[in-house]
Amino acid sequence: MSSPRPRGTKDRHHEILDAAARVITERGLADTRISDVAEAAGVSPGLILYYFESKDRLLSEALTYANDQFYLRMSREIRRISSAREQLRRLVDLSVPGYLAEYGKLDEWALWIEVWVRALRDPQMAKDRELLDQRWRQSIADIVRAGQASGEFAAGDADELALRLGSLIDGLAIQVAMNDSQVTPERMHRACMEVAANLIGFELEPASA
Amino acid sequence: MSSPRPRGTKDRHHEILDAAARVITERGLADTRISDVAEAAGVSPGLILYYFESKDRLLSEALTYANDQFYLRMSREIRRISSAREQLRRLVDLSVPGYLAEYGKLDEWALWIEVWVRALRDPQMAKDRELLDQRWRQSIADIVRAGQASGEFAAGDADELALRLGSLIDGLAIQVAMNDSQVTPERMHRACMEVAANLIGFELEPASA
DNA sequence: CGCAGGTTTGAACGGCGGGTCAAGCCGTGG
DNA sequence: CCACGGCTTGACCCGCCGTTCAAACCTGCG
Repeated sequence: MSSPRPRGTKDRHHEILDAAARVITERGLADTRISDVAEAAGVSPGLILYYFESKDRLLSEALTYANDQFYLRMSREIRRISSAREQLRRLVDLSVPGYLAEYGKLDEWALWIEVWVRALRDPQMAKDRELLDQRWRQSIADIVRAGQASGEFAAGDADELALRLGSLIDGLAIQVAMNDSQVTPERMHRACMEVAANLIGFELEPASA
Repeated sequence: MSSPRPRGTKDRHHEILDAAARVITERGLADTRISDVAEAAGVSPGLILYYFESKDRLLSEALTYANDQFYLRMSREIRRISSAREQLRRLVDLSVPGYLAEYGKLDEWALWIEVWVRALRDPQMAKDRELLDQRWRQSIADIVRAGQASGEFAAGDADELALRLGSLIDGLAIQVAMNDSQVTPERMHRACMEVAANLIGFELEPASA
């Protein structure tokens, strides 16, 4: 169709990044080979190196790309909920690995852990991770502020509350993602909501028993 | 001296595991080669494979070994403190990366993250991780129970409190270990202690202002 | 002394996989 | 219809470890 701009290029980038994210999720960063990504994307190995200057760069980009996608999806979902308490509940729903049947089990969190490992030594990844995390805390803080404005939540330092709640979610999610027999998705969900209600200052149930 | 038993063998095992843990901490699991470990241990590469059947086995053992060491050190330290509240404070001190100058910065937490990555795919490591984590939660729960018995803390489900507090520590520690500019060791420490006081039910300061 | 067994060495092997490249494959514009 | 240039292929090269192994090295004992 229209041709002046390099049409396929942008698509290829995304296709490859998507494929890479999928492969990393199921095989792990360490066991991901270029040929795996190529196969998953349905192209030849050589093409991968045509679009990305090195395997390292590809994997780094894929990691931040995938986390970005997740964030955007969550963001979109939450924005259409009006009650701050329900927004918070939905955020927790989406954060508990395997809590919602419609989403994959490991997926997001497995990638996060790979990001952490990499960020320990790769300065660029460290920077990206900090930004990603900041945005995640920010979106919690926004919910808190909205709730405080509407009177659903008690007053308090929204940023500090976001840090605490977000960290609790991180810590619990790790264990759930690892299939810890003591830490089930349900238990995690309950813990998050109760601590949130306690820290932020709201009632768990609107009015029902 | 005495000779019937294989004398040097046990030492060599530990020497190599120590060396491996050190190398993993500074280079990362992915970039750790057998020759690195050999060099760090002051022996030849061949000897490593004489004591461990494969690189994989060596690294797995090194990871759990190192975490074990950390746990034991902390355990010992805490046992000699009498007040439950002070025990808890000490536990938090030791858990905040870089909070105490005398201990290394990354060290423990960097290894934890490597454990997590591995546990996602290696069933044996998954099992070991669960045990390690259970023990960690247990030691928090023990402190809580002690405090409840002595009247320092309010009543409550010690195991559930331990899970929540432990997870919060995990989640915060990750960010501190990554040098997140927003999450300083001091901020993490404060957050842990305040949430602990709130959840568990005790006063932060004994009596002073 | 010299043998025996466990220990230690380091050179050599082999496979794996990232990266390169020369050659084909198109679609487009002349 | 041809020539150009971006896209795509897959075979190939090459360095890097994990692993193996034969030989050397101790140390204690007969």
